[in-house]
Parts: sequence; C-alpha cells; structure tokens
Amino acid sequence: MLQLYNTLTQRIEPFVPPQEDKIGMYVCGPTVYDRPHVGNARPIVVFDILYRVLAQLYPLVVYVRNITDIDDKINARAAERKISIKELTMEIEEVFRADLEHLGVLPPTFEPHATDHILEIICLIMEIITAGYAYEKEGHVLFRVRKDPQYGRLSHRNIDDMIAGSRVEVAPYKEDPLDFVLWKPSSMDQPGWDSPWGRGRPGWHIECSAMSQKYLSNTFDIHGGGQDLIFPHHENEIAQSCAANNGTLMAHTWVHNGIVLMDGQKMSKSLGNVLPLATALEAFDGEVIRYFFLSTHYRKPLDWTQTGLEQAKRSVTRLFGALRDAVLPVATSYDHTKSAVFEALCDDLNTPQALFLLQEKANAIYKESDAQKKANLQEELLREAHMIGLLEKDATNWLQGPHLADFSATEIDRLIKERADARAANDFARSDAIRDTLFQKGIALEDTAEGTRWYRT
RNA sequence: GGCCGGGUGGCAGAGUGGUGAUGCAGAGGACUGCAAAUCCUUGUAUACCGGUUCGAUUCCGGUCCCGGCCUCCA
Repeated sequence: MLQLYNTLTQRIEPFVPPQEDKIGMYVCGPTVYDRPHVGNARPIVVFDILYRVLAQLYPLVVYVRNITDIDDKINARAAERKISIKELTMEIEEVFRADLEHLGVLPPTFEPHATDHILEIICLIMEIITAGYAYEKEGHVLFRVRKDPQYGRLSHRNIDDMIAGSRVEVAPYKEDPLDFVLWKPSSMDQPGWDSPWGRGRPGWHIECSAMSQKYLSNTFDIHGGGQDLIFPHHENEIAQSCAANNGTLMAHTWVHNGIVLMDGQKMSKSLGNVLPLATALEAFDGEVIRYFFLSTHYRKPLDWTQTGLEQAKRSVTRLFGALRDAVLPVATSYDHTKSAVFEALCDDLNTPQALFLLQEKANAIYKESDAQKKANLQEELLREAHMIGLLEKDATNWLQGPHLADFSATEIDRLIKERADARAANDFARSDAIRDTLFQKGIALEDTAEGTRWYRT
C-alpha cells in the first residue's frame, strides 16, 4: 500500500486513486531560460522515483511534465542574446535533456510546451471569466482571488495574512492587490499571441492548469513540484482550475520535494552559488548525484556539499564492488512489489531506507562464499537497484571505467606484469614504485588470489 | 511578523513507546613482502525544559536554534 504525504491535508495518507486502471500525475517542469542547476534536478529525480513506483502498481500511469517556454525571464534572456525565444528555449531544452539522461531519469509520458497550448490557455481563461472569477482590464486578464473562498487551501495561509506581507504588486489595473494575472499584454517587440483581449502572453500559472486538464483531466491523482512552488504557483493553479470546473478539486494528492541548499544556504544568483547541473556532472557521475539525491528523504532540504558528494561516490562504489565479476542473467521485467526496497518506497518514498537495504545486500554479497548464493544475491541487488534507477552502469566499467589518458588498458596490464615480475624477484622497491606511479594517476592495484587487478580511484 | 518543515555519533542519514540502521571517515585486529580491497572488533549520538507513561529519542506542551515560503524561483 502506497502512502504519500499530501500537502493539501498535511498528513501522510494512503494513496487510493478513484480509478485503479489509469493514474495521472502532473509535475511542474523547468522554465527553460538558463542551463538547469542542481536544484532543478531534484524534483525530476524525486518524481522519477514516484513514477517508477506507480508504474509497478498500476497498469497505466500518465506522467506529464511540462516545459515552460514562455515567460518574462525567457523574454529577457532572449532579448539580451538577440535571439528568438524559440532559439533560446530549444537550446536550453537540449542541454536539459542531455543532463537528465546522465541522471537515469525515465522520460515522462508527455512533455507539453506552453507555447503549443496557447489556444487551450485562452479557452481556459475565457471559461474562468465566464464563471465570474476573472476580469479583463487594460489588456490584462486578472484572477479575482477574493471570489474564491477556499483560496489558501494548499499553502494553509489566509488572505489577511497575505495582505499583511503586502509585498504584493499593487498595479492600477487590479481590483484587488491579491489578484494575479492570467493574461498580459505584449508590446510589439515582445512575444505575443492574438487573443480576445488583444495581443499578449499567458501569465505564469495558467499553462499548468490548461495542460494538466488537456493531458489528464479536470481532476487527476497527483500533482508534484518543489516546495517553493506551493505558493503562489500551485495555490493559483488550484484556484484557476476550480474556477473553471465548478469547484472540482484539481488534484487529490499534492506532493512537494524539499529544496537543495548549497552549503546550508539557498542557491541564488545574488549569492553566486548556483551550481549548473552540467558542472556537477563533470565532477561526479550521474549515478553518484542520483544516489546523493536519494540519500535524503525527498521532503527534507538537501544540503549540497563537496563532502556529501564524495561520500555518495564511495557508497556507490561499494555497491558496484559487490557486483564485481558477477555473471548476471539478461534483465527481464520483474515484479518488484514484493521486495523490501519497494516497501520502503511505498512508505512515502523512503529512499534512504531503500539505500540502506541495498547496502545491506551488498554486505551480504561481500561475505557470501558460496558462488551460487552469491550470484543470487547479486541478481537481487541489481534488480532492486534498478528499481530506483541505480547501478545502471556496468560494474566493471564503473570500477575500471574511463581512466586517465596517461595509460591505456594494455599499458596498465603491461605494468602489472612488470610489477609481478619484480615481486617474484623480491624487488619490492621496483614493484612498489610501479604501484605508486599508477596510484598517482588514479589507478589502484589489488592483489587477489586470482592475481592482480586494478580499478580507478 | 504570518505559515510550513526540521534539530540523532566526526560527516551524511533512517527507523523505533522498552538501552538507536546503513554509508563515509577514525581506531584496533586478520589477510598481505608492504599495501589496497575484504572480513572481524570498536565509538559517553537522539538540542533544551517540563508533561503523559512502568518506561520516550519516538506522544503532548514550552524554550532555543536552523531552513524554506510569504517577491521571480525547482
């Protein structure tokens, strides 16, 4: 039985979909104006895990992750670089896709773009206006927040508190300072589309309401995203969708992941500590970054530190070490639902517990002397790791994998042979010198009963 | 200020109403020519103060501290 923390109800509750044959999940994807950073990657990995769990439990899971390709940050960046927003967003999207591949993320069922759904957005806005929840003023269409008595239901704050904060923009065309924009006018040098309210572009929140409705339905099972999207983005999405659909709840379960901190602080441009995912991937393998993400429960903040990543790297290597020399059967599809790892995941995605179970299995493998039993354990480890997208690489390749250009594999083998000869002649000074040289180049040697073997450090 | 979430050993980080996983790092030992890897052993860790209880790290209340949201943000 899958249990998830629901932000809407503020408690962990059993996940009981009204329709067992088809599950719908919508997750807010990236705004493609700049290279993705490590903070962007966490929700992708978190909901990838949830997607994998759901796929084991239900025959059809429709996973929608949008791409926001129209937005004022995009406009600004494109203008800065003197390129079209399409050129910019396509470029960033390509980088994004390449980065995600390294993280072992499964592709969603649909990845809709906002700019491909302007018509749906306009229609939805018209419905909201018709329902009396929005009004047009000076080319803007604004949502009438006070008309929605349940506004604040997700973020659990009331309207009066929000006013007290009062950093809300007070624009002359607003009936109320709280009202937010559904459609805004574009000048001729800004991207825009024709609409009943003149040439303009969608507001920040409306695309998710429009696209979730199109690809899922008015009401669907899970809506996900980062905790920093709870307010105002998701709160506004709910308001919009409820307004257009007679108050029907947009999604049953709202799942939010914690943010990524850099050395204890939030990543921000002003602090200059934004770490692009591509840079992180140069320093650490995607599997290591994935392991690092999974090592903290998804609802907790994750502190990105150099030592944390190094520890994750060692931990991954220990898992791979347990698969060394394994002769594994060709993978087929498994029923994962019986495994302890799966059980841990069903407990509100307890990935740290799942990693503990993998390490425990690895420990058993290291200790097992019976070859057959060992092979069985290795198969189990691999299967369970695959469940959460880990140990996808070849173990030998991981351990001996891309080594420094100074040595080819044959060169390493030649030096190992030379060292063996020196050892046989009791010339330990010579043999240790060879070992040290290799070690300095990131290649460590291990003498085993079957001979010497090497791995990269 | 309002609203959320959190404080577990050197670091990371789970679980649990009855003396607390796992990984990384450290110490001792085995193995080794010496190492490495592996194995064995090892560490006065549950912020503080009350309450409930036979018993709390786990439940309740308070205090302190930390993080996030309230403004574009994954």
